[in-house]
Amino acid sequence: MTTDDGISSRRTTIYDLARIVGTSPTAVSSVLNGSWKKRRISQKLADRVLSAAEENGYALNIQASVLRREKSNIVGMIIPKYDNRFFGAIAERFEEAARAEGLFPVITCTQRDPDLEVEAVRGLLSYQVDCLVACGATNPDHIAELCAANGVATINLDLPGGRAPSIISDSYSGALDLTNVILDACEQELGSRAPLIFIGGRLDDHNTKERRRGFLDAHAARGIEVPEDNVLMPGYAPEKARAVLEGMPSRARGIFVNSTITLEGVVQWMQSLPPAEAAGMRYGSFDYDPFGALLPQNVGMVEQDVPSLIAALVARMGDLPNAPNDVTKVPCILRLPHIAPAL
Amino acid sequence: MTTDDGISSRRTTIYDLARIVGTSPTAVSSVLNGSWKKRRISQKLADRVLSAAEENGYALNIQASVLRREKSNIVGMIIPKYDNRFFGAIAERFEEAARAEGLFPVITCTQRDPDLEVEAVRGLLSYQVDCLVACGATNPDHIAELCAANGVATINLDLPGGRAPSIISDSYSGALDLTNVILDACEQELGSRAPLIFIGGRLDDHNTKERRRGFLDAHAARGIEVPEDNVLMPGYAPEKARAVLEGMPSRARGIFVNSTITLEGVVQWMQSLPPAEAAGMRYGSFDYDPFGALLPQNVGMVEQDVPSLIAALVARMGDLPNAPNDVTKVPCILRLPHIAPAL
DNA sequence: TTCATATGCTCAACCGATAGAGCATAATTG
DNA sequence: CAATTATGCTCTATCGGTTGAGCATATGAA
Repeated sequence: MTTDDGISSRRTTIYDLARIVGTSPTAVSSVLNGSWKKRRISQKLADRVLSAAEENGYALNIQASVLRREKSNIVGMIIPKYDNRFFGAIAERFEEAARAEGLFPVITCTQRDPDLEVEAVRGLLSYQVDCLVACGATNPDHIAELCAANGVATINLDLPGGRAPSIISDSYSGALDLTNVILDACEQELGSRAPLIFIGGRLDDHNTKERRRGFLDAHAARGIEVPEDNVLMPGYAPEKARAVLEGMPSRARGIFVNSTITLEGVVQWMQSLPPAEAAGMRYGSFDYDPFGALLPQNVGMVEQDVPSLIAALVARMGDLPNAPNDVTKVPCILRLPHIAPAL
Repeated sequence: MTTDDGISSRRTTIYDLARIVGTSPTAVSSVLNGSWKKRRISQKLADRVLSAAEENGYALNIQASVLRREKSNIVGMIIPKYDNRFFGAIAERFEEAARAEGLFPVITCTQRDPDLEVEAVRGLLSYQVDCLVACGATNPDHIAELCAANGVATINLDLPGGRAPSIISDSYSGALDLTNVILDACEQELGSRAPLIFIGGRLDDHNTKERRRGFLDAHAARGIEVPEDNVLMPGYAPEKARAVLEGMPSRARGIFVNSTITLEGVVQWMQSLPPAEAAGMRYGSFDYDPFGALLPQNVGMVEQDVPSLIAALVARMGDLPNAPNDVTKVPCILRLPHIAPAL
């Protein structure tokens, strides 16, 4: 089927193969999709069909196949960004897990833009996805409604919603642990029992809320009072974090950073300080980054357990669409520096 | 069309809308896909169809649409990993650019596994992609052949191939610049004119080859001879880099790191050294990472210009399938530390 | 008034794969 | 040897949207 220029005039179909082998399109189809034993096709014919398919570079037309079938075996995911380790890992593991289940994953990145999110969901719905995963969505419930209107079940990942099952990290416990690590470091290495700074995120964001709660509770357990303006939530952007830190009366010794994105701003700010002052500071951050972990004042990072999150997700996809709209919390992993920072 | 449980019994089709509005499926279809003016449908009918579609939460069935049309408007991309800044940015920008062109992007991650690559390509071919982008593929020519057999044009990104147009970074010039930056830093800050260490990658990899060439030429231009065992290419993995550095007679002052993945191992190794020794070293790396850039001994990073790469890619997609199989080289951006490292 | 053109819409075929029903022929059973 | 069952395959309708052809009716020109 290949012309001189290397581009075939037309894609090979089951009708082509049927003509080549001398059989019916039905037989070809059933051989290629594996239902041939059930349809009592002989081994001999199956072999001939398979080798013809091989020789002619046959590739299934998913559109036609899905159109006819009731299930598409396509699972969709929307994800805010690809540009940090957490979401990158989520995307990779999700694809891997979906393929292992015999499903086709289709992931779309939405740039945290609510309009793009809706557009992306519509796009995925047109693909007849069997199920849609809303990862870190700004408005999971709206997405769940959109999907429900089209008979598609959804699962929320990373950020919870009320209209679909949710799989999220246990931000509260992770934040509690991280806060304790930073407080310990400040006390032991710097001799300071001052309350920490919390920086990054937005209060309308569930994860930020939970991490703030863990942050405050860890202080409370030690009887350390946290002044209200120690909690800074100017969003996640590095520049915002840097700006807000620069405008602060510099009394911080320890900092709880709410994301690796924010951490970029924090570290930029620290590097702009006199070295001696920077050396007298410690921080930890929620979300792990291998280079972030190696920066001098870092005393710990909380890594979200992506393999477990995806495992929980896949388990849940099994009992859709009748799964309850509950929230599954997956514990985080506290990553401490292997090597004492050389300051 | 929605039942009590929030899951509609059946998705709304153009036939449903036609019945509701009291017109033909053809009219509905043409209104919804924008061809209604050409088909002389009245504004009045168009309005009625559109509001019925809105009310009933109609979503196009792409499978049916693509099946009938000649072009799918779907563009596929395979990409090795999502877990570093470069590929993350490629994926994000590609999606953005494709959408801006009215195309639907589908990206699949192949884990640098040649078998997975082929499987992924087959998967994308079944989606009837109009065009496939092979990003960082282990065997671009095999992929191009697979696609050609199905009448699908391909473009190589990041790594070149001979059977399709290629868009790649100018690794040679980038490496030349980076080597000069590191050599300058070693001379000015450490007073050393010793040849640098090159670490990471594989010699069968085009980019590694080019970067090594730039590395050697920069030395040659200064009359510095590079001993053969200064060039270490144990792959990209951090552990491998660390292992090979640990086994080295410690005479390195300056290091050229071939990727941010490798850089992780280099930095781990440096942190395991006595602080004084580590302080006497400098390195630069190919590929940019915001945290990597902030590490103390870093003197520069070469960032691949992702927006330009994607712009070149999109331009090329326009003249497929008749584009020549040439190689477009996009200059890299040299990123120097803003702030002098405080050592 | 008559022919030509424009307007507004519908019909039927089709894209490729699939599932149910059906139909020969061969093998087995009583 | 007739009746039953198994084997191996084909026919046809179908999924939902798109496209070229076609067919009324309305409008304008001669």
